[in-house]
Amino acid sequence: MVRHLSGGYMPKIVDEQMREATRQRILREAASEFARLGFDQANINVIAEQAGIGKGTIYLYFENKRELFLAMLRQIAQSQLAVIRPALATPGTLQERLEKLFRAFVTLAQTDSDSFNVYMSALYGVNRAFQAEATRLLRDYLAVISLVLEEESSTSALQIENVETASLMVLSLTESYILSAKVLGQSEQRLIQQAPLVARAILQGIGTPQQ
Amino acid sequence: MVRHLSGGYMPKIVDEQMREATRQRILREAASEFARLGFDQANINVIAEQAGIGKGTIYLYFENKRELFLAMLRQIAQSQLAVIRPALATPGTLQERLEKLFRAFVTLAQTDSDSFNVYMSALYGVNRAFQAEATRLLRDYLAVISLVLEEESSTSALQIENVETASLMVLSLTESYILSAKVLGQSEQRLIQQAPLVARAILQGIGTPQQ
Amino acid sequence: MVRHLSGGYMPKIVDEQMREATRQRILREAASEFARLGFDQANINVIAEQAGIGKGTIYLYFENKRELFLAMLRQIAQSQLAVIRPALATPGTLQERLEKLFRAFVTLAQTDSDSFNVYMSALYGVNRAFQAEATRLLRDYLAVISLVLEEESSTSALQIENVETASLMVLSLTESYILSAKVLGQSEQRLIQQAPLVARAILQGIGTPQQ
Amino acid sequence: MVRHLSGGYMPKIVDEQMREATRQRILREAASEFARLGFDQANINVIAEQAGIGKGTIYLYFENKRELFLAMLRQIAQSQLAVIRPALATPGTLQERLEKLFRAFVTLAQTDSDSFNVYMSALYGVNRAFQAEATRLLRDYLAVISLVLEEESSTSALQIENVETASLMVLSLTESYILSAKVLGQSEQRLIQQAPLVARAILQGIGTPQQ
DNA sequence: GATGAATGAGGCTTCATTCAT
DNA sequence: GATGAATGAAGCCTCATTCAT
Repeated sequence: MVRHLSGGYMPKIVDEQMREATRQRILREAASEFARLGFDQANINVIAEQAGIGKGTIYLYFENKRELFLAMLRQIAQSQLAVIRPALATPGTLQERLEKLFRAFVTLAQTDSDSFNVYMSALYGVNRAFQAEATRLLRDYLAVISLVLEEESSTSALQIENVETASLMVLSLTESYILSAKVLGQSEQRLIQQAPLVARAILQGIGTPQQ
Repeated sequence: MVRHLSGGYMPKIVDEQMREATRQRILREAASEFARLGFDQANINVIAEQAGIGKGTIYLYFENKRELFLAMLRQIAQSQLAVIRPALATPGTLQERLEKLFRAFVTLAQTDSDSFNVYMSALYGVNRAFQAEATRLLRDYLAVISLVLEEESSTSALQIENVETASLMVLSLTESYILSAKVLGQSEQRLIQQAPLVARAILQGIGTPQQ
Repeated sequence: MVRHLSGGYMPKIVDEQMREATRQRILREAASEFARLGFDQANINVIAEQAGIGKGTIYLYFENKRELFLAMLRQIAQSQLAVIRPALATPGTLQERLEKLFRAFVTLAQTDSDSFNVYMSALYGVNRAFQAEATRLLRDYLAVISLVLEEESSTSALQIENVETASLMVLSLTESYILSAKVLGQSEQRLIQQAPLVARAILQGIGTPQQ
Repeated sequence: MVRHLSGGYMPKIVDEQMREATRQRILREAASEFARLGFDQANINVIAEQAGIGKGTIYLYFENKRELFLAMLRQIAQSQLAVIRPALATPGTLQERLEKLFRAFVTLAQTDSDSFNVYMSALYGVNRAFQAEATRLLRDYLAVISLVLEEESSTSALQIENVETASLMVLSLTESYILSAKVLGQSEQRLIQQAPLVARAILQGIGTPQQ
């Protein structure tokens, strides 16, 4: 038996890394299952198997199925925001930034399709059990967009009457357009090409009436 | 199935009416339950009770829970289309018609909130078991809108590059805007007031760049 | 298909009888299982099987395992009281009546051994979840005995200082003596023979000190 | 197992003491948990925590939950006997000794309430898994009492027909009276006051009829 | 020896569905 | 046709036990 000089404390960091890795694996598989079947049909057992751990182990990482779902939801929001923020923070005209936002979402919907679906489902699905949390996350998204619009509104000629409403329009059109297109089976490539079109629609939509 | 027009047993027509009435009652209560709890959490037993019939009776009208859900979905689509079509068919400018469409959806979301929620959930929810059917219904909606846009495109000055894309934009912005507003707790009144704004956004978005 | 003249109401009585019979069968098998293994180790599944019904059927009769246990407990108390009351109501000296009480308990412990064990266990076991209910039942027993002692105390020469204490002594000695004897494997016959001895012990114990 | 009396590694005796101390700590906490929740609901993990050791460590001291329970039971019996023996060995009349026995049990039930409850539960509870061991312990108690009664029977005027029966009566009345009183919420003080009454009841009960 | 993360058997309960009446 | 009692598959979760460190 090997004894490390630093006693029982040394493996702490390794353990912590292991633990975090397992946690991430669970969250990833959970997203996959929840995206495939929805909260109720998703099977904890299957998630555990997919994650390569025992059934009971999940409960060492998450209190119960519901908490696992919420944790997954928060993580999705976090990682999506991590993509959205830089997209909007890019220098350039608002049109360009909205295009970039749109493309960022398209990419998210493509590369992390499970997450995208789960998030949309939590937000627009009927399972009220998660609507409170989903709404909270929605507000986070809106806050990021609002920030850009306010900045734009104060520095450029664009007049935005109601930033909150405008932000909601930006987000809802962007997301729902992508979602609908996905449902209809449109390719990512085609979606990307529509970025300028959609961005312009949004831009013109949120501005003050010209006449 | 043979129908004796002058059968001496019982007036078939009354039976048929009764049967249809019961079917409708089941569908209505199903929408209420499914909207409240989602497909999985909804309870067949409760639906039967609400509809004032026995638990087993539902199975005389629908093969199983899934088929009941799908039938309900189709009926919702049908009754929503019955509201959308006239809204779009109204004479007037496209802007006016889109405003009307938007208001029609707001009203639907308000007066038949259950149906609206269930439909949105089926469309954007993750339960892939119903996505095929939801997609089919989505195409029906788009077809109605496309018809108007094509007609407009040929008779007015408005140039629409891609009717399918434009239709999708019309529908997705309209619906998702309402849905997001609902999630954020905005009142119906406020939504109605935003009709011109949203309609203009859509209109400008789908048209060819003016300059 | 047979149609009864009195419509759907006729089978009511038969159904009610059937239902009650099933309920009793469940309670009997529950007593057997609970007596054999205790509340926690007892298996609802096994009880259902023993009762010749499906696993889920138990839940049509009892809300959950705990309620089944409590219902069983109450029924045991009821049927034990039905034996105890006449034993104590018998005319004769108090000594004779206490002997009869003792013999009645011996018989109960013999013929309905499961019930006797379960009741004792609920009363003296550590499972606090049922102690409140068990205590309530204990009070019922004591009330029956107290009645006799009070009557005796007023009509005979026997002076009983504290009826409640005396009743508790009557019950606890009777029951615990039988229980201990059972644990030690003594025969019913031998126990019955000890009736006069135990009765006398009780009688002399509860009377006022002679000197 | 070889013990090096002069081993240079570590003072074995200290180790042995540590080990025994830990064992005792586990047994004490086990009694607390088992008394609080019963065998099945008691949680090994909680016992370990309370004892200030790791979950797995318990298994270095006891083979499994069942063996831990039995070891605890034996220890309780041992320490109770250590109280009972001197109470009965006290010089004085049998009445006085029985009073002392009663008071000793009352004190046990008060100061070591957990142990008392667990022991009673094992004895009178339904979990047959432990009845064999509980019975063995019961016999130990009876042996101690029998010894006194036999001695008394041969040296004094008291005639005891059947020592075994009498012993059982002594023990069962003493214990069950206390237990019932506890269930009914009577105070320790009141119980102590009843010592002479109970002792006399026992004494008169086990002796041959005087007249 | 001590630890606690990991395991998976086991059990209560729900509820869609069946079917005798 | 209508009913609802009965069914049993299915799934979340707990917790005693193991074992690598």
